[in-house]
Amino acid sequence: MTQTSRQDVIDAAGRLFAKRGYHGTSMRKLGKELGLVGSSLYSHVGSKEELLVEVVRHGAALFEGSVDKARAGGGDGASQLRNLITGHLDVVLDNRDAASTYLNEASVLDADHRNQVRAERNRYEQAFRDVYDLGAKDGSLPLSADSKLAAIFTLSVLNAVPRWYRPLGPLDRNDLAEAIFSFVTR
Amino acid sequence: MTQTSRQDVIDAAGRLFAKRGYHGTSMRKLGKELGLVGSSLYSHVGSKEELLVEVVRHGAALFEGSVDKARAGGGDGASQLRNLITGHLDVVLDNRDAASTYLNEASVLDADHRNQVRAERNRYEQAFRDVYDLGAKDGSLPLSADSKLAAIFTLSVLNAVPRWYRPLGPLDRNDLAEAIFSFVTR
DNA sequence: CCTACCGATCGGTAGG
DNA sequence: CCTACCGATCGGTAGG
Repeated sequence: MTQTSRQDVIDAAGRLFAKRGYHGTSMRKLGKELGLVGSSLYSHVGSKEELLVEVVRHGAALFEGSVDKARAGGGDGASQLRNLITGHLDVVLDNRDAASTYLNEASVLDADHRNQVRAERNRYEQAFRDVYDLGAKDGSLPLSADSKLAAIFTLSVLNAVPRWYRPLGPLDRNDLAEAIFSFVTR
Repeated sequence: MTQTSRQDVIDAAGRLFAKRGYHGTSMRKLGKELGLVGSSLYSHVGSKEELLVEVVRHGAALFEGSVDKARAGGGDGASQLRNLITGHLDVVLDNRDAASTYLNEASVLDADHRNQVRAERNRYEQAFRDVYDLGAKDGSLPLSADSKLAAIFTLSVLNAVPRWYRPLGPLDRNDLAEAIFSFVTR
């Protein structure tokens, strides 16, 4: 790499925030990750906090894009749920750092950005809930006692994936999606 | 409180580690939480790291106690799974701070303690897996395609509970246990 | 349990 | 993008 871009800095920040946490990452360590001295980062970014905002924003956008695509695809409740699940797995496995930072480090943000994340998560959860309701109505999914709980439990399973799943090994991404789908609908 | 005990310090550390994370908690803030100056904590504890070790050890012991009790209770697979679930919820809801620190901050530990936690978690997961296998054999649970995945997914749901569940509100602890049991076995 | 302090490290700025 | 630096804060110690 000949030059370092603002995006390079944000990506590296995502890597370290995901691995060590926001408070466990210093600007000097982040600089070292890029072959720079810490203070050089301030020509690309105004503050450490701004980096967290950018990484979290990126994570949020990825999840939002995924849910929009899944809902736009149409189909019955079961197939939309399947799309939500595979879309979520794609986000979480192709963008592990931004996704993990979004999921784990948002609590460090100031109240304003934290509330934005909370709202975004609620919309995301609502999409799962809507799809469970749709599937119950159209008969493609078993009726669950409470679609809100079904949504929370499904997201609990999905969000934990980066904590244990490693793409090598016997279980590939499609197997995993299928296993989750059948676990949450069976 | 007239005097501060070592246990008081560990408890307060659990509270702050759970809320702000290990790296987000300074010894001075921890002192303030107890009405002390930061340096006074060193008459109760050798280092900040030692506090994390103690909190995590406590969390691990609680989960271990819970699983031992559930397995000792006997019964068929379904009833042992029910006991594992209610036991886990009891730990996580009655000891939120130690449980959350155990679940979220163990990555900060040195390699040795981190490996201990990993081993303990594997044993814990294995207990869930064994119970799923037992239930499949004795007919009390539907056979799942893969008991290891069933264990991971169930623990994903359980471990996420402190992130969203608030004991006030319409859903009490028994409702929650029942909802989770039926979600993971239905 | 506090005061007084240590060296190290933190986020960030000035100036080039 | 680096050097040189700022005040603040960090984990921790000595001594009482």
